[in-house]
Amino acid sequence: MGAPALTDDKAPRPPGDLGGLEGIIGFHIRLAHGAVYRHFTETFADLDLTQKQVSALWLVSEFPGISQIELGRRLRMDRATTMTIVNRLQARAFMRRERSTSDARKQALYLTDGGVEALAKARRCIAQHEAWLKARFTAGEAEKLVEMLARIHE
Amino acid sequence: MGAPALTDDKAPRPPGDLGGLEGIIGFHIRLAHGAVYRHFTETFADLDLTQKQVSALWLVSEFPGISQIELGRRLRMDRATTMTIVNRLQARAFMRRERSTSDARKQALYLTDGGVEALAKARRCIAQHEAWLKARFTAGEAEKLVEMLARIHE
DNA sequence: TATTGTTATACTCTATAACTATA
DNA sequence: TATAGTTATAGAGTATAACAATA
Repeated sequence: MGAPALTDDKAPRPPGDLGGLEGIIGFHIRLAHGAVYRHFTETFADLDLTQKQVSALWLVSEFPGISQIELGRRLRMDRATTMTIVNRLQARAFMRRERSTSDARKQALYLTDGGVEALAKARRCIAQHEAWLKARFTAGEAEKLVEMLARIHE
Repeated sequence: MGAPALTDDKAPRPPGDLGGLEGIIGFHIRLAHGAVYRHFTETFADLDLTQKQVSALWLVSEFPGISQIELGRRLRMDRATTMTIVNRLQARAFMRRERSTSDARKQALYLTDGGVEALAKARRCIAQHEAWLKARFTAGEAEKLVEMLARIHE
């Protein structure tokens, strides 16, 4: 009704306005994570693998015989959380557990042939997913971003 | 037994070695998100609020009468996801729904007095949490990080 | 005693699908 | 027809607690 400048008129705040929230680093990390999560899920829809599952496959491939506790340590996962990931991967016959010979408390994890195959396919999807992500940055920026993110989780 | 350089001897790969995974941007975003999530949870243990809940409180405070669909749009949430957040906040009497007068399909969201109080406390926790996060960066770095993360989720 | 794995349980976030009311 | 909200349902990640086996 009156002058458009009145506060009651709900001055047109743009769709991206977040009322101060946009100054919070943690907020941006969460939103960026969400965006990456969604694109990852789309890219891996056919393979039906999650980020965590792919990371676990990758690490067991790189460290054959790794224990659950060590896998969890490198991926920043709780023992119980690691269990659920490994359980799922084992149920799909991508991974198998063997009792460690050097320490009977530990499980030694290995990829099955199916797991090796799944990881090979996953690597191609990761390349695609990373290309989508990296398209926003110069090589120098990408490097700087990784380095700064590492400072947070290390 | 034999020479320590043999591959079978499991050459001592440092605890931080991730076998190539450390070159993937998406991987670092996920780990950084996890670290931030955990610190946030600790910081907000007394208040018993999650990141999403705080963001929702903040936005409803900044945009009184905002609709659920609009709240979800700004926080990149699905309609159903937004419902669960608002439900929880309403159950704790931090937020209330009113039917919009201009469009009866929409709910208008407002903070209750309790919600205003909770947000005030939350802001102090956020400051603490952000200080923990920002301690790793110079002012210029923090700015650059936010800008790069925004490129991902925008 | 400490560590590793296991099971049970619970909560949050996320999403899909189907339905209702309103535009 | 399209939009907004709602409900039901489900899967994934995260975590705590308690227990067994092993070191």
